[in-house]
Amino acid sequence: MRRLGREDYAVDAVTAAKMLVGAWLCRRMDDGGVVRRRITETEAYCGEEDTACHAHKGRTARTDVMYSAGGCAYVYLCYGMHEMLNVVTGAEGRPEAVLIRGVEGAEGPGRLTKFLKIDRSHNREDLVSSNRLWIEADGTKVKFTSSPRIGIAYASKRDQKRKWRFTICRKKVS
DNA sequence: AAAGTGATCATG
DNA sequence: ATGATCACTTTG
Repeated sequence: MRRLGREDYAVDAVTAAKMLVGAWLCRRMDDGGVVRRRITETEAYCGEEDTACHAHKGRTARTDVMYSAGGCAYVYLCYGMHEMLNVVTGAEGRPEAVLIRGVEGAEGPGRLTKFLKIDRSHNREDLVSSNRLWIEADGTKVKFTSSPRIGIAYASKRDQKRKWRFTICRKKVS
């Protein structure tokens, strides 16, 4: 098990999204116990030119964090009730991020944050140095499938078609 | 199928 | 200040 470092996050969001499928999302709970779950699904959001990306409309109070160097968390509230966890990637000044859409046992972007008690207090948390939220990788490669991103009807047709959603292949049950 | 919920951003 | 919109989940 190796904790991901700054250089691991210094890649474009699509590359990072593929790398993060099968990696371990780690959370130290308030009672001190560490919960580790394998990431099962991710989505890439790639810069101001990606009309599905929150940074599409430029840098604002909310999207500011996406412009920082890769490795920190971007957490925001959706529909007034769901906290969404993203991992910022790429170079400083380039707004890219990977939405974590599910971990084993808590599939769904709103479900995993609820399960791991991740909320907006984790916004801007540095996953490289934080002792309450980080990501680890074992050496193993996992298979995954690519498909269009979810819930982005507001984006251009072209961006809706991009297959920037990555889902781990379910282990075959013999 | 549709409600529920509140931050956020563009408009005035 | 007001209003539309939303990287969703649950319930019927």
